[in-house]
Amino acid sequence: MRKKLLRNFYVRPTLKVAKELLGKYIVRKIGKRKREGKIIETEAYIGPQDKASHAYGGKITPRNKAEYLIGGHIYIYLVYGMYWQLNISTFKEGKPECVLIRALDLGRLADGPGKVCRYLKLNKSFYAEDLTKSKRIWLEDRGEEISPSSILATPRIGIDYAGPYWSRRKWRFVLKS
DNA sequence: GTACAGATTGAG
DNA sequence: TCAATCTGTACT
Repeated sequence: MRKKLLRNFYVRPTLKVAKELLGKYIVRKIGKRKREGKIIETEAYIGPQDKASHAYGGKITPRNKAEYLIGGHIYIYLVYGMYWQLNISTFKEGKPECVLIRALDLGRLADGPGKVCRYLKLNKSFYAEDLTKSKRIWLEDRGEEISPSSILATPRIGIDYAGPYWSRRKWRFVLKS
């Protein structure tokens, strides 16, 4: 069973999408070759109230504007001057909510958000790409059942600057192996 | 215009 | 433990 994820999957509350992305496959077509992997770690960012979000306070910049797109678009940006971070916009148009893809089930090849993008060869050219329409990247449901008991919820990584309230929200989701 | 820190990673 | 190095923001 291979079913491409469509708009109705992404246009839902972000925490729900972040959890359900676990166990889904991301497929990246590079020429005639494909690179793909199962998503095993995600994080939810829910602006404008979320102090850890780039859209905190309703802020809009050239970098973060893709966060405001309707669910199913790619929000990709560079951190620390060298690592791309793959996010998927969620919920409705105008709502700056997204899910960060932190790891794929590929061992050390993709065990961090920067490495996911390096493996999938993603960069600024994918900015605002529509995952429901793109011919070079999309997500698939391959019928793998994920039980709630196999999902671990933990605080998000690397956002201590957002203060204890937001950095302690358990909005990071990991698929137990 | 300058200064500074960040949703990270890999080397020492 | 620390440096790499682009982008946005808060200053002068």
